[in-house]
Amino acid sequence: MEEVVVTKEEKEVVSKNFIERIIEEDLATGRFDHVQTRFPPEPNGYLHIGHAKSILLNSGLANQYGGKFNLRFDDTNPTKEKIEFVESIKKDVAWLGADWEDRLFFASDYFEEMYQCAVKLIKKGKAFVCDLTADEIKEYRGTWDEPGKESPYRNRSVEENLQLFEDMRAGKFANGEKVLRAKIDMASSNINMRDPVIYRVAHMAHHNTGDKWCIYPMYDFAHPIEDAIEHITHSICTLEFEDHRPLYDWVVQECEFEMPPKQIEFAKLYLRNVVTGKRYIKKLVETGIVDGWDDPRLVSISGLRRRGYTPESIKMFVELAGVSKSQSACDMPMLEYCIREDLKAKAPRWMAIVKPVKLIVDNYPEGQVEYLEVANNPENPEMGSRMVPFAKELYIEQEDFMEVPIKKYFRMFPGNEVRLMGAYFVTCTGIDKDEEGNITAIHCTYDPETRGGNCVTRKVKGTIHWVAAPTAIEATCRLYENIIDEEKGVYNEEDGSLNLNPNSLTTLEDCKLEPAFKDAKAFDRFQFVRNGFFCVDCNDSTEERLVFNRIVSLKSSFKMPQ
RNA sequence: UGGGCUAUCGCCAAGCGGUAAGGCACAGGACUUUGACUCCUGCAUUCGCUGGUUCGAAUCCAGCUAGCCCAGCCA
Repeated sequence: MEEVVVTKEEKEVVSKNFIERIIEEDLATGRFDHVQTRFPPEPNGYLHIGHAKSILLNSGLANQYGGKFNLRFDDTNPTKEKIEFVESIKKDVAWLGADWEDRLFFASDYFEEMYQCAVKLIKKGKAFVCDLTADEIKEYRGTWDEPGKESPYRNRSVEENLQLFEDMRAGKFANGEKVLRAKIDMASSNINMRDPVIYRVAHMAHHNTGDKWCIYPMYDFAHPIEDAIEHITHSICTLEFEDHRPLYDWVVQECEFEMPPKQIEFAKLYLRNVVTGKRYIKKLVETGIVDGWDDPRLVSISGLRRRGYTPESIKMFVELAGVSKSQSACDMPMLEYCIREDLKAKAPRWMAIVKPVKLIVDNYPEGQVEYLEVANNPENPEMGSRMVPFAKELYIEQEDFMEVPIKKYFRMFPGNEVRLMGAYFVTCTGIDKDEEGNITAIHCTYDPETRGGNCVTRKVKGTIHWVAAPTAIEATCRLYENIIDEEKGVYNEEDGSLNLNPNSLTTLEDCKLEPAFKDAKAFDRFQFVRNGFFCVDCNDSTEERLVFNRIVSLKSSFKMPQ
């Protein structure tokens, strides 16, 4: 018998996530004849990395199965929503590459259909107008281990319910005076099924419908209808809605939609030690610790964009994290791996010195400036090269010099020879100090034979970065650290206290940049984010990402002792 | 306390009755004009626990245990 050999690669390709399995089965059994997905955010805040998973998952699945993807704003509660958020969400979704084409929808555009669905339920005896107060409804609802009690208004006649519901719409009742409830089962072990409220009165202008409505449908009633109207096949949402699925199914069934959509739940994507809570971020914004929802230290989509993350890197991260139903949180290094992976071949790598110390090449001619050709990206020759000026006086990173080297240190120290990247081999000959003993300059000699950093006769262990002093661009950069939420108590939800030391988050550094930086589109907003690998404050239109060479080496296996 | 869901390496995650993929992280080594990158090597005799069925169980059954979600006129 012949053995069937399955290679590792083949095995990997075969692997599908549970949602793909469901979709394929639905297609195979004829449950659906197409695939239609959607991303349905409520416009009540900014999108963060967690939303990216939902966006990319939904649009990716549609793409994968030849279906369509819709962007729909689930704007059924005007008390929380703002037009400002719909704009930022549209921008972020588009930036991530999820294409809704001409299918941009608003749940509020379906208010009339929803109203008709409610009327239908009333006519079927499946819904009733209830006069109980919010507190009473809560009381009647029962608890986890005791069944609820039926509302005294539960058995109103269809005619009365129809009239009352019409009056609700006509604005004859004040907020909270009456609600429309689905008539299901007050004894259900699933509390969502205990005659849930499906319409409430809210006399408030809506960002899309203005004053046209004063009654608004609840999520549990509206969402399935929105999906059904758009012929959504797979309504993919997060785990906390699992308990709502029976109600979702009840609504599409009682409203008699054909080919009703199917709700599928997956686990949210969390990142460890980062802050995503709206209240926490709001606090950071209010206290001025961050300069907005798009601060590069945040993991909002706009923050990541400004920090230099690419849509491709976020997509890679989401795919790497996978889709499952187990609650999980990924480590930040996984996200960082993705941006390094994406940028390493497509971003130019220029030299910059963040904490400069002067390096004087004693045997280099005074006043001479020569231009050396340096590859923009050694891993990608297509990125070309640039001419970098070299002179007698240079700046190097303070960290690249040790007066008394620790063991296995192979950067610059007295007597040691290192390579200035793309330039020459230099040997450290001495240092200048001020009265207080601080190093003011380092002296060295260069070997003209090693121009371009090439030498066949000997090798050096260390290669360091440099910037020529006469042509250096002086800049003050902001060095950012991730805002982490490592220990409990950094933000106390209860009393709202925030125990962050602002100084630990951002530092201002006097940096020296090579002239190439003048060409950077984002130069006017120049900032560095230390954690990771790249470091430009990319504004929204910046397609270009720069890799700051020094940051590359910060991702180093070499650990400086204490 | 009732219901729903989940449990495979430090972190994600495949696996779907035939004898534990892969990635991140980490640790060694090679290479190197970025201590990066790249390349090798190592990293679960075991799948929350306990029993059962079976020639064979992470996969099936039973019983436990732990974690997450649910009692908005929020989504």
